[in-house]
Amino acid sequence: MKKTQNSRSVTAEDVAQLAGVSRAAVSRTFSNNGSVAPKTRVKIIQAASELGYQINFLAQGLNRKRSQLIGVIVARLSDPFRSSLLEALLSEIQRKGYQALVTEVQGADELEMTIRRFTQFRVSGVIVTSGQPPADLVKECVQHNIPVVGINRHMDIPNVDFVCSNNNMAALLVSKQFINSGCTSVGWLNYKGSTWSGINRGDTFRQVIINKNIFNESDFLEIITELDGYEGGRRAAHDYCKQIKKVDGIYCANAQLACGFLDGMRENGFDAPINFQIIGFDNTLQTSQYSYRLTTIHQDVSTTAQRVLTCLETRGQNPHIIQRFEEIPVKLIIRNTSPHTDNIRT
Amino acid sequence: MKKTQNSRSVTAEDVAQLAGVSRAAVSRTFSNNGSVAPKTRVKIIQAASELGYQINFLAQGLNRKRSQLIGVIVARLSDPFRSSLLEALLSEIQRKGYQALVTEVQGADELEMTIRRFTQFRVSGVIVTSGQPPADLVKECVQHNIPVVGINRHMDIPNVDFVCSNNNMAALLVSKQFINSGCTSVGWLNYKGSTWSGINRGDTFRQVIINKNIFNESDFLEIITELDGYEGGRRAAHDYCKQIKKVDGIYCANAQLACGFLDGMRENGFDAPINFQIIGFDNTLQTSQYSYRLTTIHQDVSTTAQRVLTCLETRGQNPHIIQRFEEIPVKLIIRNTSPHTDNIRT
DNA sequence: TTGAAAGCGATACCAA
DNA sequence: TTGGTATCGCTTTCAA
Repeated sequence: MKKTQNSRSVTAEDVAQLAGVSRAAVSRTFSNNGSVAPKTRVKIIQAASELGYQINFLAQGLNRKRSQLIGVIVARLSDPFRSSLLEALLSEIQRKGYQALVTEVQGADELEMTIRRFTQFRVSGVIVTSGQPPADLVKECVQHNIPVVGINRHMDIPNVDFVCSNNNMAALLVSKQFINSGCTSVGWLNYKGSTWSGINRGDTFRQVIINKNIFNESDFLEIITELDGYEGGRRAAHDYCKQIKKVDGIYCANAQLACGFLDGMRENGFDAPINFQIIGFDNTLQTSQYSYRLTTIHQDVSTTAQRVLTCLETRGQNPHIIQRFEEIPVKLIIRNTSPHTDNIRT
Repeated sequence: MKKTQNSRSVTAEDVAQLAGVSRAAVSRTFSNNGSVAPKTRVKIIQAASELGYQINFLAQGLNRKRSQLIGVIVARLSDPFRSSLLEALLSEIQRKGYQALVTEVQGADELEMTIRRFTQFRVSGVIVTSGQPPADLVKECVQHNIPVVGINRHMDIPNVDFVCSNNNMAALLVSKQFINSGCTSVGWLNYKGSTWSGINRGDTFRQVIINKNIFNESDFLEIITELDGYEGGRRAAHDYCKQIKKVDGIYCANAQLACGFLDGMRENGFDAPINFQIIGFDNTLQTSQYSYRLTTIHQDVSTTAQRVLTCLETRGQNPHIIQRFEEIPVKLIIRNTSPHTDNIRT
């Protein structure tokens, strides 16, 4: 480990000199591109490790017009599901040899700024887990040949792929579970200004329940809270307790709402599964804990992440393939807030 | 918005041409560096927006030998505290105009790879929230003049700063609370192979409790679980219930352990604050929920994040300042698992 | 298989 | 205040 100078970093040129070859050869060995004789290859590798050479990714990316960066747009990581999704994405991104650039956004305008910045880093792809990518921005990405994929959302933007948990399958599983366990009326809990997937989960549930004539309109209750999250669910429960119309089973758009609703009911002296049934979404760690043991739909974040990366890579190679909408199967995890029937148990 | 070519991106040269100036002038206007006449400045800005020009950060970073990237090393984001810390860091990083590069690591060797990769992107700083930076790697960072700062840990590595919640203050607050509420024996719950801060919290607590002769050694119980997290805490409670030695108040290294322990006790028919008291650490959202309402030490993630960025920036300007160890004040949030005394309430 | 050389796109120094 | 130019470090033809 010797240094030519103190603060100058080791370049391919330095390695080339020590190995007695041209810097082109060095580039070839490290990028596994052109051909290089086994013997010189060894010499170069040796020289490189002696000097502690490492590729400058900025220079590499500049030249290739593409970095090994992947931009990830997230929001509200305080929601355990969202952080577990990010965790899965990170692990997949790293496994494939990329490096994640992550940005948390609040509003739609920030999303725009962010995507723009991603393109300035010449990322190999953009993953959107929050908000909807503005059509014209996506166009910019396409111009730079940067693939974009959205998770748990779906819009008709050409050239953008979407990977989404199968909400229809979830609705089917949930309604089946409610029916099998004797419910004669059901409810849907979501918050005002919900995400695309929240709304979609509600729509598919309603479709299954009402359009298929399983229940009447009057046996279906829709609760839309002002607030999101635990507190939203909790308040919804307090309001619910004050009103007359009650239902046997409640399906919630996400885990936070479900836990909050359950706790709110408990504060009023009601509990599941004694007084009602409740099924959540997400299957976050928290929902499995003793104090909740929530029956819930499980989203498979790791296959979601894998599919996302696959979409990114395939579209990276061929930008003109048609838009894809991949649905990831979900599972129903039956715990304590809904009785065991013939469904899968955990 | 016109395009000279279809897929080539707009460069400073293009802008210069359209504005009828040199590309040096363009660079000056956008990097706010050298001087440029107001009139030409306007011309350039106009030309730039007409073409949709955006700086190529790869080229910029290559030239400046420094990107506006900041590397963040995280682990186990499934722990709500860790994800809230990341959230705070992201928000601060973005607020200061940087862009976060985040990597999740499992073991020490991955940490090494990761830091190395960060340097290859010529990051402006590295934030370590997990694991301890190997000394020789840090040396590499120093050579590249990349500042490194660790959160909630402390080692004696020259040139690396640390920002940490004030564990001593926490121990003081907790012991005071236990004493004021009549405890005559106390316990400490942590897991085997805990992080630096976990161990440090235990040590300071023991020091306050025993070394200051508040309690005898025999009135102090140390519970070290095999597993971390909720499940670790839960099992610890089950074991605890089987043993004879009992204590009045239990202080936990983190929120997950605390919730698990509390639930485990409940499974055995005991609850706080009736049968015992319990105080957690972290103040994650979950601990505030109705099912837990855990009395807990609150860590201030946002000032932590601010301090971290400050450390990064100051050391970026002057790499030779002495090592800093900043302690962030904590608060005791009294909820339900420990009675209200004269302390602050929430 | 190898090396020379022309970029990639921006910055910064220096002379005008 | 400006523009010319060397430079940052790597990749990639193109000849040899």
